[in-house]
Amino acid sequence: MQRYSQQKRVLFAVDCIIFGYDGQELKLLVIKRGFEPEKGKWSLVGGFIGDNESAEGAAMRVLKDLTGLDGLYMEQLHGFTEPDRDTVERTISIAYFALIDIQKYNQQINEDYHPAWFSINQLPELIFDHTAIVELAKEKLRYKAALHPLLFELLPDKFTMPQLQSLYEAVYNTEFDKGNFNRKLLSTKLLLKLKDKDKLNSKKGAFYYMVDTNKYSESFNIFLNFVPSQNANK
Amino acid sequence: MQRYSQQKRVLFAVDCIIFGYDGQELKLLVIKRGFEPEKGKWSLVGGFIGDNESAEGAAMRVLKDLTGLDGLYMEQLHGFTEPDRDTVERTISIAYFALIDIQKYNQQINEDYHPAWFSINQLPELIFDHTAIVELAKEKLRYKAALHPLLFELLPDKFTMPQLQSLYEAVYNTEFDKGNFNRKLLSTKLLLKLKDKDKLNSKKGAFYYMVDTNKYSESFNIFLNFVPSQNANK
DNA sequence: TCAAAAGTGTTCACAGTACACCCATGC
DNA sequence: GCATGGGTGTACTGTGAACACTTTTGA
Repeated sequence: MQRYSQQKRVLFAVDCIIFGYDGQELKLLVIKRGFEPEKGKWSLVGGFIGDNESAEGAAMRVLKDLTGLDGLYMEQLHGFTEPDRDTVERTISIAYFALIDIQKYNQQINEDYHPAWFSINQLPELIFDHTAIVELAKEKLRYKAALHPLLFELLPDKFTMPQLQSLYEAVYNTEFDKGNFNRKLLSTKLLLKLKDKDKLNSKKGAFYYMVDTNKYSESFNIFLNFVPSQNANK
Repeated sequence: MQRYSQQKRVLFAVDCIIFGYDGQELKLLVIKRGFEPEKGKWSLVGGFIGDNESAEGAAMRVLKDLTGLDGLYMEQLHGFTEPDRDTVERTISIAYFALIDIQKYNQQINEDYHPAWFSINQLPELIFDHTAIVELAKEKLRYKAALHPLLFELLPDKFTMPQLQSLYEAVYNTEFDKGNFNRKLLSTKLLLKLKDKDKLNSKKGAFYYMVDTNKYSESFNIFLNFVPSQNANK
């Protein structure tokens, strides 16, 4: 191991991959970059880390700045460190992905950044290595959402089973049997059935559900069936 | 997003969490830190990143330096970025975890670092936030090994089913039924049965197996049963 | 011949799947 | 009343778990 060294200056940034769902497609929020180089091109939202904040803190700050929203679901994705990934000066970036309710977002949006939603299947060209970052984020989202109850974060507080099913179908680009889907999701005991129905999308109407936040954290691993024994260490 | 800025200097390092298995217990390789501060205390192996290398590159270099081994299983764990995690100067670290065959290691070891193996259940005090890093690495290893054929990397090229089972039992701190364990592992089609037996650990002897490297990469997700449909996007 | 560990066979319960069917409502 | 989408019932299949049983060999 080297001593504390005369390391050449390395800038340290964060980037956020922000997913949303509009009822049809999985979407990604990007902004028009406001400074050189690559000014005017599409880019992930990001920022340099402050002297007294962690990367998590910086990512939350950046997210709040753009969306106006606090307390979003967010997790560290990966650190990107190739020496030449930024064309100006060496910059490493830790990427975070976030899930937001697109409706809530639309009420709070910060237009200064010229943000736009793109379908995950039709992304524009992004600067630097951001396209690769987004690819990794898509993979991780699919991976993780198959094992944990995550996708709720993309929906409004109240949602119907058909809505939830459409979301899963969009994320996995496949179709599910509604009966089996219902039972599987209900078997998690994570959903609270409400009294009222959404009547917009069908004549019969579909009951609203909401996530039982009491059970949410303790059931985060509920989709898992890892190791046979109960006393497996999670 | 800020402009390219006069960010205060941030050092950029990597740390490696190196797991091994001695036939009994899961072990962690640590070194005696060779410079101030905290000189002489136990620490993860690490190093500062070079001007022209990525974090992956730095981690591989550090691993090679210590173990003499190339091509180890290694993956990025997490970036640790708390402003005060290093007491001297702000240093962010991207942690990598690696799996090595403890026998191969013992032939190549670089004693300059004063390395030592500790049982994962009886770790000494580590510098800075390294204890927390190791905790996260343990969790991730358990998580990932439950879903992917990973733990083979901790064994010699030739191993027996009972050895493999013991390894899983050590990692998950539980016991498995040997019949079910055998069938489950064989059902992956990932193992090649060899003609010779290990006669050291039993009278009857246990057949050696080795990983079918042709199938290994394509079957990396074989433990998964994510999404019902075949056309689910992985 | 007996003990010890490797390895196989068998049963059972249950979860996942496919698909038929019933329900509520607007037109 | 009928088309539409929501929701339930059910039969079938395969997997995982438990555990009894057979095999091999050294002492």
